[in-house]
Amino acid sequence: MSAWTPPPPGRHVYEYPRPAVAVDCVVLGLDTDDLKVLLIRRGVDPWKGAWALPGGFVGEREGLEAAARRELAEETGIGEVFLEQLYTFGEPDRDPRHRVISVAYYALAKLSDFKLTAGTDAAGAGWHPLSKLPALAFDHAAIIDAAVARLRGKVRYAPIGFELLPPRFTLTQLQRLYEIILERELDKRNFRKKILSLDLVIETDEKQTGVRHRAARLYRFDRKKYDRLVKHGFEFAI
Amino acid sequence: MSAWTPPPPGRHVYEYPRPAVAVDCVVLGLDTDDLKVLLIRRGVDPWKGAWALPGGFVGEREGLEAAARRELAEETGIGEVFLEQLYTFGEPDRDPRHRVISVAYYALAKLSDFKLTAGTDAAGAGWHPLSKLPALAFDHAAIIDAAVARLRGKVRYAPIGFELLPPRFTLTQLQRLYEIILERELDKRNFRKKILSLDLVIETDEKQTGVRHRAARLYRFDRKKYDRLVKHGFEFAI
DNA sequence: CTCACTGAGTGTATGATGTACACGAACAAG
DNA sequence: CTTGTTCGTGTACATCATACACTCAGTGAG
Repeated sequence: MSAWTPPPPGRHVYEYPRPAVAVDCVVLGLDTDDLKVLLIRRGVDPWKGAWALPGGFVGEREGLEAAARRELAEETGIGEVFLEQLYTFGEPDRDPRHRVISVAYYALAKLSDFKLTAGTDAAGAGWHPLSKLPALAFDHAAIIDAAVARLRGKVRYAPIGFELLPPRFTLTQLQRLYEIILERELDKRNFRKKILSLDLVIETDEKQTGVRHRAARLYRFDRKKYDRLVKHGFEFAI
Repeated sequence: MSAWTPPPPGRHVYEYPRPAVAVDCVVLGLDTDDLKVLLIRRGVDPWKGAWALPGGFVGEREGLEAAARRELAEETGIGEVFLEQLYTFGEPDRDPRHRVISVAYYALAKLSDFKLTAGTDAAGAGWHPLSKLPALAFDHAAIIDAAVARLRGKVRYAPIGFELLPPRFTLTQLQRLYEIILERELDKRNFRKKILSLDLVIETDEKQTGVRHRAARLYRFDRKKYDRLVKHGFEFAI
């Protein structure tokens, strides 16, 4: 046994090998007629120049969700979104250079809130339709698949679809949302009957503006009522 | 800047701090009339002597699920079970001594398969009913809560309940399983109607033995048929 | 002002599914 | 043979899902 050696300056020494831990965020947004995902261009190797999910390493004393929100803010300017842990990807070879375990999160954003203008930190960020994604770094394509699958599964029994819409929305917008996510058409009258019978959207006295046809009534989601009902065992289902 | 210093022998040196990454397994088993979870007694500090989930650190070139299965086998003797990733727990202070991020898995085991006999590696392991858990190390109580919630949610739209039963089971056993997991009583005739209409359990020509009343017919789950149906868009639901 | 266009908003009939409910027969044990 | 226990079964009713088409409101063009 050799005598104890002081750690080299600026370095971190452990008795056993440790993987690096990162977070990656799949931010989904609803556009007119498809879902889009927010990607950034990688500025560093490996995969320099490729599109990738926003993300980065977790700070020494930082929670995982906190790290995800920080990276989102830094790399895309997005704050205050619905964000939920998705899955942890940790195959030994997912990063060619060293072992990286990535805790993936998915977020739902109102596209309109995030016009990604050049000149900000988010200059290299862009919304890409799920149907034609560019080549992606690492296993990020698989992470996106997992996020979309989760959304599809969850949207039917949790009111998370509202996270993708502006605070005031028309029932037709809401129907389009479900049609896009579930990838099937829904009957207008049955959809409205169902939604209104749940009694979780409140009719406002506002109407759509800027449309070149009869303006539809705007509704809002009653989150308080939903929370109250859930406490008493109610289960949302579309 | 000082010149490069060689790493001390037997140590691992990184430029940035890295958390340790562990896996923890919530193994659930179905007993006569409740769910039980498999716990081990910790032999080392911190929390030496406390009950904890089986788990441990992830090897340098080992996948996460592989690590979970390895730890399960080493600490409890359990192999070949249904195992699925649950959630990753990474609050900075969940371990008092250093940062540990734990990727939790949950497993469903047939209790009968795992009589935990003293004298094996699993000597310190034991099944504990969820309703009266001992004090647990770290945030393991929260991990168990998450696993049970996941099971409760998933059992209704995925045929994972069968993982908790022996390969041949009676419909009454299956009904008890759902009653225990969902924590509500089900109507016998309606339950049988529902299950049989799904056409996923196959009547065998065997009967229960060793019971002191009329023996019930045994059924088995038709996994192949289920897989085939799922491919064509079928959705299981109880 | 009129017309054309687009999407808003609305009800009913039918089939499918969920729910409530009770008793006779099988078998084992004594 | 009696007792105790669980098995296995059907029907009536309520609820929910589905299929389906037209009138009207409002805008914009001419």
